[in-house]
Amino acid sequence: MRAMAVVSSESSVKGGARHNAPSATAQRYPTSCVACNVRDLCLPGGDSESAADLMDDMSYARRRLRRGESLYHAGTPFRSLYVVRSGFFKSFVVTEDGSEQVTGFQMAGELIGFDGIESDAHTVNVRALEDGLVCVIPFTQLERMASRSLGLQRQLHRLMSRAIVHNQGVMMVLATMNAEARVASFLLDLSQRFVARGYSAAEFLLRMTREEIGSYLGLKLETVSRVFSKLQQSRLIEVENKRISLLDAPGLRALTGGENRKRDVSPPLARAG
Amino acid sequence: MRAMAVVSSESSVKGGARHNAPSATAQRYPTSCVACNVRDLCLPGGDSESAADLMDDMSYARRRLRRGESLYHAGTPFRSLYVVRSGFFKSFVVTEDGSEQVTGFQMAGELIGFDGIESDAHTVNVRALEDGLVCVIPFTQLERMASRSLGLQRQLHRLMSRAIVHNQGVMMVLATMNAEARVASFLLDLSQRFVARGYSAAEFLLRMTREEIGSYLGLKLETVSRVFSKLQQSRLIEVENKRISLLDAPGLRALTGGENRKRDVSPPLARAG
DNA sequence: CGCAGTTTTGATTCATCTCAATTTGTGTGG
DNA sequence: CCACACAAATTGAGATGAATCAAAACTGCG
Repeated sequence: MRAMAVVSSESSVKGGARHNAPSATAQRYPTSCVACNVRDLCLPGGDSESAADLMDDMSYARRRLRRGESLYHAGTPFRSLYVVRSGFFKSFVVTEDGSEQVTGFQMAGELIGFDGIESDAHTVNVRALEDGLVCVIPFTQLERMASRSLGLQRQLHRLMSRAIVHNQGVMMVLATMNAEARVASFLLDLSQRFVARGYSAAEFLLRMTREEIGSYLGLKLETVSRVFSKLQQSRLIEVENKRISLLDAPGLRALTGGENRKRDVSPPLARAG
Repeated sequence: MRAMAVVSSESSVKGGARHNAPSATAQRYPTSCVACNVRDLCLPGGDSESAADLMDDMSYARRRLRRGESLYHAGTPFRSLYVVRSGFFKSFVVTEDGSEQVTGFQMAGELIGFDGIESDAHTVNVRALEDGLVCVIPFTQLERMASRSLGLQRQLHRLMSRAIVHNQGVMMVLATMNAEARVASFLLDLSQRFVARGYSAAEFLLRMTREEIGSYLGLKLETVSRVFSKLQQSRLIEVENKRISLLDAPGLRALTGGENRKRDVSPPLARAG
């Protein structure tokens, strides 16, 4: 029942490292998990053909979003997970006083929607920061398939675990690092995720504003801007508005770890736990 | 195959709200999920008898830990999830400079181990803050059972989702709140979790040190202590070393929300998203 | 081409960290 | 049971990194 790989003009994600270009405007919908270019990062996984076949049997829908459009809101009944095919998203909650608090950024291949499973309703809002496309995966259907394929079930659990581990990493960043280190690890995290998608590790576009970065990192936008300037002066990065070049990734890494913990320098004799 | 509810002296968790007493020293191992007193919060869930039956069929092991003992370390191969039967645990990572960063506290009925699924190895350390008992749930076995029971599978997903949502909540706390608000929401979170277990919402013992609280909240222990003192002066709580009484929970709640965001007071006209 | 949103940069303020001293609590051995 | 040592908690005084307030420069869009 599953469609064979009809050629799509969706910009290929695999292949040589390139600058991440704005998403093409003239795209056809992708066709099959088997042929999907973000499949390795998605639910079917890279290893097993059968999981991809199974997913295709679901014949799930795609949904196209324009920049600024919402995928769902806090309170929206939970029915589906979403896989980002293309585009860039942010998740956020709106506090009582009406201000947005960014909880994450999502790019191609990443799953969105885990926040809704527990209470059958989403707890965060998700909005497209640029035009994009998502695969819609009805959750009960997914669970039925997962019970038929241990591989698919495991992949789902891996991805949820990854979300947990990633969030723990963010908690660490927020709890232990000063402004400079937070921004540095943010840039390294983005870089790493771009690499995993075949983009350049050293050069990319920030799809979000300084304010959104600051919100995510628990900093004010002015502070983010200042840190960018300082990192540039230290020749660690090059900033030109939304364009970022990492000139010295090891240098950035050093900022996040050895030093620049919240102004509490290492004890005389570090010992492993 | 499953054992019937042999009476255990494990202190009953359900029932009237009581002060959370130190865990009894003379306990027998619990016997069956069907009869378990933390079952509602655990994998079998409260609703379905069948899930509890299934879990019992697993005849999983229990493991007793003394205060200070480790359940697992970062790097330990991932094989099982653990359900806290009794006791109080902390999870933490050890940074390169040898200092501990607390990532969470776990109490009865809560699952531990999700951090290990993604990479087949645990990423955090877990240690008992008091004597305790955990159920050991071999993960591949659990997955096999989950594929036979959609209810069990869903409950597993709910619990993972809950972990994700809870961590997002912590991220929010760290990113947006000042010291006072962080401590207040920490106390309210603990209180709520104690209530869910049948303990008193208003009075409980802190099983962790000020330093561990501070680590978790991204504060120094002195700051935690100062906030405790201040909240006490404001008649919101009463502190006597490890013993905490919440005198005015709504007052605490008010601290976490309406005000006391990181010194950025609400905009003129708050509007809902 | 102008206007709104975004970003940068500067001057000042303030919350939290740091350093330090003291008190209190806890477990151990005589 | 007491004394001792050590860990944990409290409190104060001063230092500092990030927030705040403010203004100017830049970007992009209609």
